[in-house]
Amino acid sequence: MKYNFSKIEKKWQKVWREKKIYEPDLLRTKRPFYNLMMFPYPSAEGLHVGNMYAFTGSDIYGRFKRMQGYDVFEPIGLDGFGIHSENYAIKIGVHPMTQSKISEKRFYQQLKMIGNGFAWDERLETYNPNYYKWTQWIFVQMFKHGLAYRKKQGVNWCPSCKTVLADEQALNGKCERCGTTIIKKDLEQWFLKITKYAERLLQNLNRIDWPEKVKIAQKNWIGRSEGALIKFPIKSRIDADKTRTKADSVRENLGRNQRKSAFVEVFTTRPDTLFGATYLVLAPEHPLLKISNFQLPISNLIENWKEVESYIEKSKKKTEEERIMEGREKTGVELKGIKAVNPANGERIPVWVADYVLTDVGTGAIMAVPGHDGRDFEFAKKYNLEIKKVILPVLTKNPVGSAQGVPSEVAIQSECWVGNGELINSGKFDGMDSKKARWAITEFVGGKQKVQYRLRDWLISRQRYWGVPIPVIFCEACKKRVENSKFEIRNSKFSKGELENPGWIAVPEKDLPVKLPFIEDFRPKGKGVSPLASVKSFYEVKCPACGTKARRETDVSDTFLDSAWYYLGYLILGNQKREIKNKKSSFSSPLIKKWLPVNMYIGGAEHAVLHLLYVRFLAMALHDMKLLHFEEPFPKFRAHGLLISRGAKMSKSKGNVVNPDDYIKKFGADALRMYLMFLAPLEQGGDFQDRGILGITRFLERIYKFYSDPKLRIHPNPQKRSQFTNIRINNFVDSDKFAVSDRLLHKTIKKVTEDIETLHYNTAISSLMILLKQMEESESSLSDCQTFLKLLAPFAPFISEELWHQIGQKTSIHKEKWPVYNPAFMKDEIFKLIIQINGVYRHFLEVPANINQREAENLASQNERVKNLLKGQKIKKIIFVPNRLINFVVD
RNA sequence: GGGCAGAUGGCGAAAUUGGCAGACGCACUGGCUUUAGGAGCCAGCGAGAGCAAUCUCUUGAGGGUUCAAAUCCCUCUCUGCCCACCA
Repeated sequence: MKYNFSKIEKKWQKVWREKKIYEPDLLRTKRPFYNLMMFPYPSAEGLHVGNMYAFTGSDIYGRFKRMQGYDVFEPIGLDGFGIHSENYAIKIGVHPMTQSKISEKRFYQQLKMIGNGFAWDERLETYNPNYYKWTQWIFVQMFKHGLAYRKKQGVNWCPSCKTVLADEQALNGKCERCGTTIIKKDLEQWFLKITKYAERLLQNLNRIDWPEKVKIAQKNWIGRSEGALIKFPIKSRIDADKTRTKADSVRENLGRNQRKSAFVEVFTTRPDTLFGATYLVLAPEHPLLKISNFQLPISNLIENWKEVESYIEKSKKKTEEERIMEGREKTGVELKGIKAVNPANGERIPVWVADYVLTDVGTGAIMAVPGHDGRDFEFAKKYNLEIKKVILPVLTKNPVGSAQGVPSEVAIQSECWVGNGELINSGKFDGMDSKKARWAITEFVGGKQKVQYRLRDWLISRQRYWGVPIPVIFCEACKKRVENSKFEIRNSKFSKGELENPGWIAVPEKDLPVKLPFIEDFRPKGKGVSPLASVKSFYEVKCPACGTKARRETDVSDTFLDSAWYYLGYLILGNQKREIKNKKSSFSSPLIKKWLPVNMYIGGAEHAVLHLLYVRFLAMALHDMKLLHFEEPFPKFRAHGLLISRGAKMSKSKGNVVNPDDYIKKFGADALRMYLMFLAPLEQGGDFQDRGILGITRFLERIYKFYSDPKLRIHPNPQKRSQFTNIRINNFVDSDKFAVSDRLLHKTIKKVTEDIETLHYNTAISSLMILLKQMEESESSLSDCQTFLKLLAPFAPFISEELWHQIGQKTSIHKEKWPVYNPAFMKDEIFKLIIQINGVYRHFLEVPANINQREAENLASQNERVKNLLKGQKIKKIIFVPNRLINFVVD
């Protein structure tokens, strides 16, 4: 009989689906286990082998848990909204709504072939109105609780995708999607207040079981730094010398209060170097430099205003990329006519504008300490500014010592020491340790301690078509009403979000979803508005609050908002019967309580700072609204490695994308699954080289041959089968001579069990290969044969199910109990004692287990070979490691 | 520039966590089988010396700790991923 995988695989796909063996009764199950993997976005090319790699990795774990007695829920869906899908639709000239249906069909077809235990009835697609109704509902909750707000800001704009991007999607000044250079554009956009959760997002990392590298990536992204806010008063020339200038007369006309409040505040993590601050630098976008600034009419005060203004204009026009491409070559212009006062020593120091200082970092202004900061040092050298040393590196007495923070000779001699040390040239703080000095100096100059985060608020507006319409409406009448009611908020019927964003009214929950209309011309226009802005029937609405004419928001939301809650989606929709009318209660439904948080989440590490941060943020926010009972949705997460092909990441441009279909057709899903898992540990990734798949094919064919070999006396007539099986049992169960050694069998059970738990599927498979070889060479009891199939089942679900039935079983192997190893069989009676001389392997002896050192010494020294080796040598010392080795140390 | 991984035969990798380096598989070589191709079976397979038993060398480079290092420590080189003028 030949192993006809395509027939077998088709057959079981059908049976499993009909019997719904992977569809737990979500309400009634006793031991829920939510096995989640990142859902795919249905890319143009269909499922590629990298997806399959990830899915299989997750599925094996799920199947293992199912066999361990859990009711495993392994859902699947499509993340089909978003720019990626839309761009593809544009490219091939098909409407995204039409294309999504085509992709969906293709994806699900492929996903059915790969042998995963998906709960098909619960599948979801983010572009279905019944799904995005909830995406909108969540946005409305965020809005009402003041976590969504509108702000005008210079944002990342991709001229090719014609939309704004989140910080996380702007890589090296280029669009993450298409690689186009990003430009800055001032637009009013919706933001979600993720920064409010910065500290908690950081702290909670300590109590979730995630790979360290993903935690570190999030930590760095959140970027907590402790420092101080310090004010530097600004003085015009008149304060420095007595010659009156035109600027001075202007300045004198300012009121007293205004004059007092003229200062620049900087954020620094190194207030201990304050005495070394020899100039200030403002970002080009700094508010002080705005002509409209009421505090200081800067254009009148600054003598070289023209030059300054042109510098500001020039740097604003620069793209992100240009700023980076210029490398470390810093430019800047001094603001002549004004000086700042160093609050530590009263010195007047120049003020510069330079674009190496960024607006959105800290306060957008820095105190420059060229003596102890590399960037300031470089700048000061170029423009001949004063460099002052205020920290003396402390030398330890032990020059070889390389303990952390101890400077090397090289570092001390270099002109810019950025480490800690002892203060000098710092007045009364001389001699103080720089770490201590941080707070002391901050206090001395009346500064404030401040914790700062790198994390920015999440910009969710997209000026595109293929996404979730942001469910808000702008009403002029309500705007006035809100602005007037500000003083009597108590009586106001407006929510927090409506008060904070005057005129913006949330779409009432009963009106959700705001459906994305089908429009012919869905292409982005590039004028900073979505294509929906030209659809009158869409945006012309009545205000839900007051009934007057109002305008609907026409931007759609970032697709990451869709994926930030999909794990909840599987439990509240999917199976339509469960859809709950009362929206408020749905997130705290019994299903949510029962199944969440997710037990095991597997996905790509590339989402470390996008999806995985947003999802945590959203859960926390919903938790605080008392809508969820947990704040960390994924207590356990594992990242699979990257599957590469021909040494490079799979990509269309390189032409090395591998489609799994051909391989499934040629070798079967079982073979492809096992091959992918055999490459390397899941968390490491691997290089797809198809020639290796033959090894697995051979293995599967040998298994098939072994189980259908007539020598095993499995009768061809199904009715007789059990009888003959019994004969098999009687024949082999007590003939130890021929049986597979219990030791090997139980060792394999242990190995496979532990390897699946740690996702080391490659070594689990190799141990199964070893066991099969032993089985082929001896004869095995039926129960041994069953055990082997069970161990194989998570990896190769089809062939194991087929053979399970061929040896007379009636129920699915995937519902069978996972074998448990018996430690009694693991004990060795005899072991190989390694004999070393001076740590070098020389010989081995087979000796009884658990012998002590004396016995081992005796046995070893009686051995002829060992005697010879030790002849004439003086034994200095003997090292004995029980059940392992004995080492004779000689001169 | 910073962070995180990693470097082991011709290739993917394994190594009980400090104890026989190279399990398992691919590729390759020889033999058997086959009309042939494919497939299968048996044997070999890190390098060097030897008929052989056996010996020497070998885990990116160099040093150290230890009876014993792929594994721990230090210095360096290279590769991949992530972040990047973050004050």
